[in-house]
Amino acid sequence: MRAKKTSTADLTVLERLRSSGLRPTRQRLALAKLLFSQGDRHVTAEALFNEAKDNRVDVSLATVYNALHDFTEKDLLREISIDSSRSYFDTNVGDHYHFYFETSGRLMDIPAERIAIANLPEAPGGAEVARVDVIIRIKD
Amino acid sequence: MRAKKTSTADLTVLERLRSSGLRPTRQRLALAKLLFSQGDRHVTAEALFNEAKDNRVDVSLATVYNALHDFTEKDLLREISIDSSRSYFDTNVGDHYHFYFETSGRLMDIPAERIAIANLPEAPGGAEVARVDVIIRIKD
DNA sequence: CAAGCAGTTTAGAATCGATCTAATTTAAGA
DNA sequence: TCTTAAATTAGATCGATTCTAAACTGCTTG
Repeated sequence: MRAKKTSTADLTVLERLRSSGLRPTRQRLALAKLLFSQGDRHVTAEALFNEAKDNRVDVSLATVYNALHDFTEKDLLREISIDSSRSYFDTNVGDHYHFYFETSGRLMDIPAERIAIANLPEAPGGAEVARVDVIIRIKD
Repeated sequence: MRAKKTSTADLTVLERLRSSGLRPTRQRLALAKLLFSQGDRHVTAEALFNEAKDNRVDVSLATVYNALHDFTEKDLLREISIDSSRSYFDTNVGDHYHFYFETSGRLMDIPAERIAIANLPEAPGGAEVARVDVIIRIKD
């Protein structure tokens, strides 16, 4: 294979992987680049797999699942479950909520500041809150 | 088969089905009775199927799925998606939210009054809000 | 109250997203 | 360069759900 110059975008992504303790393999680098070089995104595993194919990134479906889970574990992604057959990975890992458009299946971020949640009951038994998910489902 | 007296509970359930426009078949009546005669419940299809078996209610798994979906469509149940492999049906169809206990997989209702959601942003394009789901995930 | 029929149930096959397996390849340190 | 643990892969498998097409049953009508 021909050597390829490392671009700036590659570097950023490479640093992100390294500082998360993930070995920057060819596949992870390529997938991370697709995920993190176009602003906030919501992708399914299947969609990312197809996007990779379209971009001549040769990865197996298993690797896409592995990478998505590895990234999620390292807080590079956040997983959003919409229904039993639809799971998205969100590149925005900050505090925020979602609109879900039922007919198009599209997801849209709602900044945390736009929703005020008050009186949040304490977890029974004083257990720790892992996360608060808010999904506003839109009939469209 | 021996004729059986129709109990009060059966009657209530029968009325519920009828007024929803669902034909009160033997299977639907039995499942509805299991679902609606013991307070608020959160069940999976599989769990209800097993519960039916334990109670000598002879129904197929397909029928359990059909009934759960029919009931959900008629607003007798509400479906809660926890993750891609876990979906619950909630007999409480009023306005409320949920605690989800990650290790036990248990779901607990939070009355709507216990959470104040302010500044709820309007749906883009003025579309109608179908529902607001709030799931507080507990690390336990 | 018999007949007809649309709606319902059923077993088992099929589907679908996701995960696993075991063999192969690769990144990275010695 | 060598070694090794980590990562990738194709394809098998899994588990939840849906589908299929045949049998059955509540309900209305004649």
